[in-house]
Amino acid sequence: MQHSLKKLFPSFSDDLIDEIESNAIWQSYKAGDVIMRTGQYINYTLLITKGQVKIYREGENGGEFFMYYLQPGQACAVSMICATKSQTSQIMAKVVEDVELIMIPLSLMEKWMMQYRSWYEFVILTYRTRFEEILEVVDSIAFRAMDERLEFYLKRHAEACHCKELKLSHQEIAIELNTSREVISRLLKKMEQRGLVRLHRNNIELLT
Amino acid sequence: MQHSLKKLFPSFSDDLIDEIESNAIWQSYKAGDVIMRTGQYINYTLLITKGQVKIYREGENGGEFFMYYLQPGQACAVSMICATKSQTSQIMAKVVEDVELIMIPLSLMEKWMMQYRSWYEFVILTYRTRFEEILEVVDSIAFRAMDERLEFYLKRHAEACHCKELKLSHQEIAIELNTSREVISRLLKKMEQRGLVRLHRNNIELLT
DNA sequence: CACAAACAGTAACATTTGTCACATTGCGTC
DNA sequence: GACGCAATGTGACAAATGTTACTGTTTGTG
Repeated sequence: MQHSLKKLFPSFSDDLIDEIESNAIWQSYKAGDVIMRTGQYINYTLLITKGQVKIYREGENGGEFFMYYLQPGQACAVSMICATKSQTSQIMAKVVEDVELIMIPLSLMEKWMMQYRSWYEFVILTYRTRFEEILEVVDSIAFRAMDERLEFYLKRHAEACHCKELKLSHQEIAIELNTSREVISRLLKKMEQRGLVRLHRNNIELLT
Repeated sequence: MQHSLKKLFPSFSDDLIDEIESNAIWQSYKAGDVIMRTGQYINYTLLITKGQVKIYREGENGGEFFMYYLQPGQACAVSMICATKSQTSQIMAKVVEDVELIMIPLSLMEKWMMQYRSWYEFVILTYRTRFEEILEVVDSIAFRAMDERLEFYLKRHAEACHCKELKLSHQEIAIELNTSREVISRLLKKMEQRGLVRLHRNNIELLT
């Protein structure tokens, strides 16, 4: 297992990896599971080792606004921030593809910050990456109209699955962009006419 | 000066305050100055000791989307994150009210993280607070229409200046919400009719 | 096969927001 | 007071987005 950890987290020093090995709690989840809910108390930092997780911001009226993907080799920044003071989560994390992850208890998280430079740097890098990602999300909703937001959304999904065939229904996309299915259908149709995509049932093929 | 630092940053331990005293660089800025620009390299973490700073996200076409206020006793989370790796800023910081601040060089920032628990906790708290604040901003643009966003905006400004008289022109508000002046005028008029505000020239009086 | 359920297309219309044009008001300066 | 300028008001219209209602299509299931 150490081998795969070293592969997933190449920046970690060997002694840190040993420590993770001997202390961490492994957990697995199935596609569709909700790992973290808005308002839930967080006592662990999560490191993803396998699968895909999507992070959402929940609206008062049941909206589920998509923010970013969590991938193997990454940590949940929100879990880090919350775990530091054992506070509640402001986001919702849903499993898209069966997940395996490591749970690091709050006490170790703090200890390692002082003890392992590679852990410290990993934590800071995680903060930075997520901060930037959220700023990009802000850009997309603050400055751009729905057509561009849709393109941005599709692009990010293609990056996450490393493929050009997105298995998404118009309805799903609509929910994650907080709009209605009809709007998405309309815009996708236009994209098809512009030659950017080809539309199939439950499947959007990117041509760019 | 130590006395005022202790007041502004009550969580800091005495030895940390001594260290700040002896190492930090003091700097002051005038209203209207831009402290930090998008794309600029950051080598210092900033602690505000006096005045008010507004943080914006800049759009490609010159938009200046308002995100949050930075107040005395607070640190710029973005400067922390960037300073850690001496990377570029993704935000713009503009002085609203003459500012005095302390600049902490990158090297000290890291050293203190290991050395002073109260610094470590302050940094983590800063991350957390800003993360939450940005998430609220995402909420407001993702889930809410312009009328509610305007109310949210006015509320935050009133909190920042601790008063009910906002010295803002409709044009300024429009820029910071990335919309047009006419829209803001229209919505403010409606708010006035609903008895939420009273409108004067360059001055919006909150009645709630 | 029959049926239900999810998915997708589309037209018509309502609402919100953005844009343009121009009028009006308040305020400082000469 | 006359003038100039920035701030604001407002109506008309355009464009984007949201809503409603209905159609047809695909898929899975009994």
